[in-house]
Amino acid sequence: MLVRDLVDAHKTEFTAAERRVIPFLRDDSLVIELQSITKLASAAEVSTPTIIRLARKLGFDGFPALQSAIRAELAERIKQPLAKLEAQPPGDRDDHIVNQFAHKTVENVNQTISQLDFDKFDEAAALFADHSLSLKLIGGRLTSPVAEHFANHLHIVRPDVSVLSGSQNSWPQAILDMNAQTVLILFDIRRYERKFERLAQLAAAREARIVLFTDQWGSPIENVSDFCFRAMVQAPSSWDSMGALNFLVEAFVAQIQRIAPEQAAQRIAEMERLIGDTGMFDR
Amino acid sequence: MLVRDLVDAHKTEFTAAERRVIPFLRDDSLVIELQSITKLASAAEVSTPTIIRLARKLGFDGFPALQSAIRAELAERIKQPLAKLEAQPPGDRDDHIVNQFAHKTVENVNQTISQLDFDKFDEAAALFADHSLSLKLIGGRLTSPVAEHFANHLHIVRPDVSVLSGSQNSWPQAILDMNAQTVLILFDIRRYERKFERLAQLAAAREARIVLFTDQWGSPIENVSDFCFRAMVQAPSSWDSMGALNFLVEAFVAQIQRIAPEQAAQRIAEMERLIGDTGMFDR
DNA sequence: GAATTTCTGTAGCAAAAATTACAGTCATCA
DNA sequence: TGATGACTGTAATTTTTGCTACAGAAATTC
Repeated sequence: MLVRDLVDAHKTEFTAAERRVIPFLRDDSLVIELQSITKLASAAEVSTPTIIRLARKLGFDGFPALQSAIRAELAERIKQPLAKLEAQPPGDRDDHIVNQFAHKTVENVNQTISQLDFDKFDEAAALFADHSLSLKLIGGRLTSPVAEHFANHLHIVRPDVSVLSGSQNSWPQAILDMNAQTVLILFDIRRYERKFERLAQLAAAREARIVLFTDQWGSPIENVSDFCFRAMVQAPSSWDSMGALNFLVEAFVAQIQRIAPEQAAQRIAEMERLIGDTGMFDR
Repeated sequence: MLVRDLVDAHKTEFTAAERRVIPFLRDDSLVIELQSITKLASAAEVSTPTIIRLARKLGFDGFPALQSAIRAELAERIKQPLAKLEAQPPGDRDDHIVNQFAHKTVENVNQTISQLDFDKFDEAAALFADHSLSLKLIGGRLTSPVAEHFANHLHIVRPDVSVLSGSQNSWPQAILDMNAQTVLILFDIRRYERKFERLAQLAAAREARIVLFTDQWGSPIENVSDFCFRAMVQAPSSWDSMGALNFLVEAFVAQIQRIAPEQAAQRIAEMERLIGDTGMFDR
């Protein structure tokens, strides 16, 4: 019986700390590098006794027994004909949709970066990091989760972030409030949404800054936007992948945090305190 | 420089006893099993000082240094990332946050796949593709956009998909409607949300199937879930990246579409018709 | 064949790893 | 609100490892 199977068999018995160790037992490359219980403990961010308790739960005598069991398995697999050093369990499927999708995702990120203007990126990040500005985000049918994701994270590091509703009813008021201190962040990939074009025009007329996230083909809004970032969205399925868009958004948040680390850290700490200490929010 | 090459470079300097040790350094499967200098010594039928002298001859500080060098090489070889990021043209701001983030994102996807159980993936996809089941999704503070993204796409290819509200007010009714034909899809990364644990337990009591998407550490819900998929969420910033989670979700949708292509295609065509022809929805 | 050099293992010691016992923390339940 | 029980880390203890010093063995040279 393989250690991996032992883990599966006992998975209901693990405690929180023990669960943190599991990935290190499953990933071959990690197994090799972690020679001692001490190293494993610090890598998994638990104490050494926790690991011993886990080993016992799996039926081993102690850590060395667990370790050599894992090593023996790995050695056995590697012994097999050189054909596949890749230690995947039997039936490693190169053609599985997951693998195909992974390749495409990485390619998308690659191409997105190669098209990216780093200076514009930094400029836009500075805009997002400016607390005197008010950020308004909106996304389309497929992109609204990305917009919300961005808004979530922006809101962690800075104030005055809001998501415009997808329904047009609330737009008039929102547009009314726009001025030179407003940054409108639009996500628009194909089928580009006409209504966003109108929204962008109205916002531009009120001197709001407009930042557009779009796909490789470029939304018509590009013409009225101050910044435009294009992400590759190809996927081996009949619609588009948000992977690269998501990537861009997260990179922006990281950059914003980098611009003003102490400010962001303080805000995060305060938020943690609110969530943790007060116990007010879902605990 | 690889240990193997070091050995070749020094091969004229070895003594008889030292030569007996060499095979154990070259054979991968032997390397793995030999954890301590003592074991290696007795396997090669030499004494421990001989091994230390050999290690020094090769330029290492002592046995542990030699050992970890060999391990690092082996780990590197076994890793064999599925997809690699293209090398940026030199001098092209390698240290820019975007590039750092890209590397981490790709690593996350690779590691997520290496831990993924493809059979479980296929099984879960079949569950999602089953139109006789009702899918209910919910995500936490950071993951709710991912949940919504998944719901969006699921809804494109199949009926009966809904997102549970984040506020607990609406849960009682939702739980009441759960039965063996319900699939509850939970997104829970750390700080794991206690309320989700309770929700999962109640759902399980009503015989709903539970599919969990979590991070590398594993949410406590793992214990009550029928399927559990872990994504790596490390990012070069003070919070986590949803990149790999997003990737998993999109791969699932692609697989679902693959299971029943004509069904999905028909649904998509019909939806396109609604959006396009009627001009009823925001154009 | 004796002296010298080189090689190799034994024994003891210091350092680190593995283990145990215990105590603090946290959540749960009456 | 306080008692109970489960979980997890700290600190002390035991075991193992890695290393040094030294001495016996083998080979080489004169």
